[in-house]
Amino acid sequence: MAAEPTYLELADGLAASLGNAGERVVSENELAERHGVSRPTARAALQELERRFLVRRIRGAGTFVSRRIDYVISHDTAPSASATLRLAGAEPDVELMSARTMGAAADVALHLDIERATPVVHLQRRIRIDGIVTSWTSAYLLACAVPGIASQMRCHTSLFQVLREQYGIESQRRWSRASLELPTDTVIQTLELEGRPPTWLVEGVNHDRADRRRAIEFTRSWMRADVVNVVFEMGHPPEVVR
Amino acid sequence: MAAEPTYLELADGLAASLGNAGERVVSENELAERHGVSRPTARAALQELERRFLVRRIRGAGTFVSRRIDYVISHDTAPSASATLRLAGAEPDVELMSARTMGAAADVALHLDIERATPVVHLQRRIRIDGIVTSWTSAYLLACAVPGIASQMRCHTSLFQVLREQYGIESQRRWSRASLELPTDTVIQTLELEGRPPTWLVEGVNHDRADRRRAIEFTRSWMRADVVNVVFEMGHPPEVVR
DNA sequence: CAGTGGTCTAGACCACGGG
DNA sequence: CCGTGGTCTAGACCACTGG
Repeated sequence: MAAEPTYLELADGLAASLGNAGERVVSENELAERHGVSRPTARAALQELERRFLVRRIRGAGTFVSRRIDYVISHDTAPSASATLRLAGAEPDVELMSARTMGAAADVALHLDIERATPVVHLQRRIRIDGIVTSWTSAYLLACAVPGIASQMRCHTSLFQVLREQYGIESQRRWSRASLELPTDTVIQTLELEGRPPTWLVEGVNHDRADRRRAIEFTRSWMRADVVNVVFEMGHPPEVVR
Repeated sequence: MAAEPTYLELADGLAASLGNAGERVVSENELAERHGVSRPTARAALQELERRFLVRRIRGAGTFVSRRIDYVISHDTAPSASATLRLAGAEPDVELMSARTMGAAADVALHLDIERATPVVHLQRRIRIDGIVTSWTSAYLLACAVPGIASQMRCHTSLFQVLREQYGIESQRRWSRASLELPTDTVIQTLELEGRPPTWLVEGVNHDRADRRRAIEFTRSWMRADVVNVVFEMGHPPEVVR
């Protein structure tokens, strides 16, 4: 016999009977009572489900089925966070945190292949999904290529769309990198994280489809791993069966 | 005041004073005694470090500082697990689990762009790092391109190397995909996982550099997220400062 | 064998959310 | 206000590792 621990038995049982996203899951007390175990054991089962990204727990409210969103990064998908999230069926809520022009720092200059201190526009945005802060993005754009973009961003949400419609720039991925990292204190504050859970770090450089030699934009995003599953795809996928 | 929970204070304190990989960390009892807290609280602190992939805990032995290996997937890195791991400073220990010829199933046929039931060689391998089963890979190779490879693999460890040295095939990534998924029961058994922790799923199709039209190999790997950090890179990285 | 981490109990108080 | 999950205590037994 496997003789699995009680809390894992409970977790597996619950996992198999989870409802649709957003639905409520039994409380710790109810689970404990129903199965004749102590509250810590029932609690361990629910925490196990949270570690598996299957539920979200909110103090004072309860435990709820969560949906984890596939955030697909590939050559074929547009370099637009809101579009990528919408593609996965989510309703992203974009908040512009700051927009200002500054001289490029060393890392930004390196990625954009420009001299240090070249003017760049720094946009900071946060995206909420179902009220949860899901991503925090710093975008650095070549200032000379996007004059007045700061004011544009104040009345639009999608940077990708503004670039296309206001500046005629068809943004396209030149380079991109994703990994699961330990968040810094700033990230923890901005994403309103508890503890210090491994978090996606996604960086990328984009250029205009019409002028591939010049990099236009460098972005650095942190994304909650419990809300989003980053799926990274490289090269051309096999033909899907039709 | 932040009024952080005791166990997080303890975790942060320990995290800041961790030694080199492999070194021992204080035991639960010692931590509890030293800080005048209960064992469950001390335990929670150590478990928090485990969730951050900073330590590994072994029943009966203790808690040890772990190093997490960057597994870099990019166009520039060779499609070889052992080479990728060695590049990161690890010493992979490859075990050939099975090698047999079979007819291609639907998914394999799709990825290799061949008819179903076309003969393919199925290689199953496991890689251990520091004694821990880190990855489990199923590789499907076009049988006609690699005659007798099963016996070759019994005396060599690197498939990439065998393809190059025995068959003159310079394996190169055509398509690749990585994400963090919930492991199936089979994966849990094979990787000797406890619980059902999110695990890397990496799939890829490779071809010969000399004949890019024909796919040679389809691989599907599961890798422990606590041992390996998959870093996925697409396109050409910016020039490194020299 | 002693010490480790893994599991479990039966309580307690708290901060928070919603009715 | 009550119920929720978050934290914490003080015990207990077990399986396992190592000397």
